Amino acid sequence: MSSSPDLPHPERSEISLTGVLFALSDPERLAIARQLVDGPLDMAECHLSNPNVPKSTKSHLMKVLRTSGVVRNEANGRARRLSLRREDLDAKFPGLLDAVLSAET
Amino acid sequence: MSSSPDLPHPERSEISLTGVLFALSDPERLAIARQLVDGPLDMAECHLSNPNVPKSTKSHLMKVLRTSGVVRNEANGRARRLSLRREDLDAKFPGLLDAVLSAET
DNA sequence: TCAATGGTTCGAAGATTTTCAAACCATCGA
DNA sequence: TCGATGGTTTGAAAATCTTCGAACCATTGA
Repeated sequence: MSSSPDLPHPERSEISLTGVLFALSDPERLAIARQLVDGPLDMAECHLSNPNVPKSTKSHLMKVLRTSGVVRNEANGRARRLSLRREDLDAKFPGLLDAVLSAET
Repeated sequence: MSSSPDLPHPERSEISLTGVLFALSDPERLAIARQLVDGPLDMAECHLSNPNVPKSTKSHLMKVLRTSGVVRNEANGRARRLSLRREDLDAKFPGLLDAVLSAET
């Protein structure tokens, strides 16, 4: 049965604008968020620009995205399914996610 | 004549998305940006939530906003005129500024 | 049942940010 | 010309973030 640890996620009401902006202000984290626009991905399918970074670092990047409310991280077998919290973010900060993710870097 | 030191500003082409997001990811800096939506303000008219912070700290907050390209800081007599770089930001990152500044905190 | 897989967590070291006092600088008014 | 005003810069200390190895944990396949 399931599952790997259930990680804490902020409620929608707990998501702060500055927290979201901070999470997305790192190029690597922004790139991760962008990989999720077309739907959820298992963590292993989420690639960093530097493929050599250790898994603990990658996990930490995910933690910042999760605890800020940008990404949901759910157990999926022994993998982790990552998804953008688009509904929550669109509801709280209309237009923000679209603007950030569609902006040219 | 003029004027107080001419501070460096990034060209529009040098403004990075992550830099802008970072600058706005601090509550105090975000609050400053929001005070500029209705037009330029002299620095003395820009109030921090904590009115006791020393001027050097305030100056540093302004520097982060300036060097990231969010705000323009021009000499104005012995004051400093602050303005949002709305044209540049709207051109580079359509919808971003509106989304950030109109979001509820 | 055991080993490999795909992750998280912990702790420490390093890097970056933040904060502040002090020194400095140019402008304005008297 | 001089003092007050409105700011910037510098340097150092404190706080926060990032990175990474090591230990850990649950799931899957053999």
